[in-house]
Amino acid sequence: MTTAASAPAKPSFKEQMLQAREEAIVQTANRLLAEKGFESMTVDEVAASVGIAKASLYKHFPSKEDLAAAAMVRLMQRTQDVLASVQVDQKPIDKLRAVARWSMEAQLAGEMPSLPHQNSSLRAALMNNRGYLDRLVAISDTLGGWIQAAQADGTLNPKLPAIAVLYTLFARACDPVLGFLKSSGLQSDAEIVDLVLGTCFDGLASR
Amino acid sequence: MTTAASAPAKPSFKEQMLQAREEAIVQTANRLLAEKGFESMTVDEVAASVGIAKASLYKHFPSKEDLAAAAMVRLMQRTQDVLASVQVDQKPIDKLRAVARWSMEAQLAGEMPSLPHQNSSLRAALMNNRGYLDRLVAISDTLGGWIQAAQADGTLNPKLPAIAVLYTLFARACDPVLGFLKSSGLQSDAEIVDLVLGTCFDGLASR
DNA sequence: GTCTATAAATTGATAGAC
DNA sequence: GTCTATCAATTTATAGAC
Repeated sequence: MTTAASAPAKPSFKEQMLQAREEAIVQTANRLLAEKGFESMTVDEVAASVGIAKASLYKHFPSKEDLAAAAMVRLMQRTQDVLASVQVDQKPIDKLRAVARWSMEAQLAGEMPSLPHQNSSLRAALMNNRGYLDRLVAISDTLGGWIQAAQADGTLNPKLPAIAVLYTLFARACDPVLGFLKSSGLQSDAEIVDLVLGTCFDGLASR
Repeated sequence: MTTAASAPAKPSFKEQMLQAREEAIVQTANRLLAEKGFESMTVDEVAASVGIAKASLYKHFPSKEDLAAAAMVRLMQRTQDVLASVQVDQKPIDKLRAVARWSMEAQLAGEMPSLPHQNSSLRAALMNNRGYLDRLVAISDTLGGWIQAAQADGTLNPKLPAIAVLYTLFARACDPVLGFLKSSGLQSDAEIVDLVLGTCFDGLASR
């Protein structure tokens, strides 16, 4: 704040560099979280993958939990962006399908961290992270509205509690079936997504 | 082998005690694996929960991976027992439903370890464990037969690759949706199982 | 086989120079 | 802010007495 007073509109070159480095760190953390989970991911590994020293990383994030939480917040932001970009004129169930499809594509691309275990230290950190919780609530509200609308127009099973549908969509974003099928090598990524998306909405049984 | 020659039919009292202790260790490991996953489970914790010293545990199992693998083998055995006890006169799809139901009830009871991550040291140990692999193949064969029969009689969607159905059933055994719904406290265990089993076979969309 | 005590390795986090 | 070097705590695994 030593130069112009109207700082927030135009970040300095140094600030841009700082933010770009943080984005690189968080992106790497996100990838490793998706690849091996929070417990198996080491801070040394993140730092080495980014190409900086571990102590430098700790100047940006005070703990491993905070680093992982930043990656999860970034994921929530991206999810909100996806929700905002969904075609408004679609049927509600197709909006839900579109979001589920995106999440599955993201998982196949190695960008979808799996859900933290119930008593993980990461989960505790997330439950104390306002930025994460607010975004999670906002996402749940948007999806909840679509779910209710889809049940009202009869396309989504009205007998299911809306919260069960919501949780199912979250869970399918990290469905291990996608990785299993990919490693079997029998289908293309697009076919895998279609398969899992189909079984999610239409079930295993014949229609 | 110092007493009678026909040893295998009648284990001595000491051998029974030994096997009972090992069963207690493996059962505890199974519970902790389900509760916190392989990485977060510590050998100290298993030993303390069983009520023995850690060094004693290492007399039974040479490593943490071997201990966890023993728990997974035990799970495969229990699964084979369930497969063998399924009513033979049921329709194939109802056999599949029965197995899926059992796995979900086991998960709600805290007895179902989640699948190890792709590059986990546990996964590597399992892939080198003949007892585990053989049972996994046998289970897959049995389920695969039922899947093909259910597709042949038209009750299971014939357009789905059988391997996709098989992987889906494995994945639903550790579906995090069950735990989410349980912690929400809105449904009973039986209702949760019915819900998730229903969405698995019938999908989220209306029929 | 079970125990206490300890080794050996990993890893989250920090000190301090530049 | 970034680095090298190191600390401190955890955790897997083992030594050795009984």
